[in-house]
Amino acid sequence: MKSVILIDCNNFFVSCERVFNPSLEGKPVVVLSSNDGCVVSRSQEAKDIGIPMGAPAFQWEHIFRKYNVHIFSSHFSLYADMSRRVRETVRSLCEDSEQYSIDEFFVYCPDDKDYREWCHTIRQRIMQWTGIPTSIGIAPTKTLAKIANKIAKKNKSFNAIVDWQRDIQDHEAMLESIPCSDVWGIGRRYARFLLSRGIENARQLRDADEAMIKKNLSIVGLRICYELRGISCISLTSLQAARKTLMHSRTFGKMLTDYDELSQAITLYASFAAYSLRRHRLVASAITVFIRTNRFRDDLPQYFQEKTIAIIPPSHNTLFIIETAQQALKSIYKKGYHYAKGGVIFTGLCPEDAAQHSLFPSKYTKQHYHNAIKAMDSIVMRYGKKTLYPASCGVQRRWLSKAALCSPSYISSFNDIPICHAK
DNA sequence: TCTGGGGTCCTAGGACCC
DNA sequence: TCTGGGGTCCTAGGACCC
Repeated sequence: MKSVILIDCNNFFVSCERVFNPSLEGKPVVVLSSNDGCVVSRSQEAKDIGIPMGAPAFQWEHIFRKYNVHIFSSHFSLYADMSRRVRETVRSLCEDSEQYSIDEFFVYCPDDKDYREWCHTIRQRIMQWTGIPTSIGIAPTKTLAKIANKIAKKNKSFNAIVDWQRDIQDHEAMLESIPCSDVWGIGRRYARFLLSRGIENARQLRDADEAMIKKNLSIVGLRICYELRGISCISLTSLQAARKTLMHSRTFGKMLTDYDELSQAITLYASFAAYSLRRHRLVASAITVFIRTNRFRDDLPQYFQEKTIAIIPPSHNTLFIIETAQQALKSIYKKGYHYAKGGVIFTGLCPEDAAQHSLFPSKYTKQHYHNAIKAMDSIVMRYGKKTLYPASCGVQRRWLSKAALCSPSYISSFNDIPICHAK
C-alpha cells in the first residue's frame, strides 16, 4: 500500500513572527486577521490560556492584558515568503510533493516503507533552513494523514511524527475518539446533520450507509467515508492547477456612507487585484464588485449587493479595470447605508498569451496603454506601492484597514533587516 | 467603537441545441 | 385531444478548506 505524508507547519503565522523575534519563544502570541479583527493564529501558550481560533480581538482584550499576550497584525507578505522557503526545502528532499495551503504539504511515497527516519530528516531540515517547526502524519490516504497529523500535534509523546499504520495500535478506538467535525471535509453543517442521524464520530462515519451519505453530503462525503477506510479517493495533484478566481477585498477601517470614499476604496482594491493578475500573467474576462454593510450591527439597515460586468476583451490593464469597477459600483451603490466591506473578484481567468482577441478592440488594447502600465509596474516594483497609484484611489484614505501591530518587513525592506550584534 | 480574506468543488436548474 | 428526449453548457448557491 502506498503512503501519503502530510507536513504541517505548527502555528504558522506565529512561528513566522518568532523566527525574526526569538524573544517570543515560550510566550503567548497571537496573530490577528486583517483590520485587526479576529485571532487567526495562536502559539501553544495562547491556546493553553483558552483563546479560541477566530476570537474577536476586542472581546478578548482583558485576557490579552492579563496574560501579557503578544499581539501582531497579519503580515501576509512575510508569511507568503516563509511559505515559499518551506516549500523549497520540502522539494529539496521530496520528489513528489504538493502544496495544499500556505502551511501544509502533501508528499507521496511510492511504497509502504517505514518513513519515520526520513520524516525526522525532513522536520530537521525545515527547522534548520527556515526556523519553522512542523508536525507530520503518515497514512494510506490524505484524510487519515490529516488525522495522524492532528494526533502528532496533540500528543507530545509521539515526537511530532505519527504513522497511522505503525504507531496507532487500536484504529477502531482511535476513530471513535474523533468527533465527525474534526474530520477533514466535515464542516459545521455536515457535522450537525450527521449528529441528527446518530453519527457522532469518525468510526461511525466510516461505516455509515453509503446511499444516505451520497444523498446528503454529495460525492464529497462519500469520498471521505472511503478515505477513512483506507481507500484513497483524493489524489495527489503535483501539477499546480490553473487558478480560477482572484479576489481582493477588505473590511474598511471605518464604516463608509459617502460614495466618493467608497469609490476610492473599490478603485484601490481593483488596482491591487489588476496588479496581481499581471504578476500571475493572467487576464480576467469578468469583474464582480461587491459592497456590504456590517452584518453584526443589527441596529443598522443591512444591504449586500454585487454586480458582474464582462471585460471585453479579457484584460489586466489597471485603467480599463478600474473604469469597469467604478461602473459596477455605481450600479449597486445605495445612499443611506453604512458600508463596512467591499471588494472585487475576477473570474474567467486565462493566461495572458492565450486570451481571445476582440473583433472590436477597446482603446485600452492600444500599445501606449500597455507601455504606461509597464512603466507604472516597474516604478512600483522598485520604489514600493505608495509611490505611484491612480489618483482615483484617493490620497487621505481614512477608510484604510487597521494593521496597527504589524511586525517589521524583515525580508522585504532594507530599513527593516534584522541586525545581529556579536559580543 | 471593535467581529478576516482568499480560495475550491459540487449540485440543481435553466437555456439552448439537435 | 394530441405537444419528445437527451445532451451540454452556464450560473447561482451552498458546502467546505486554511
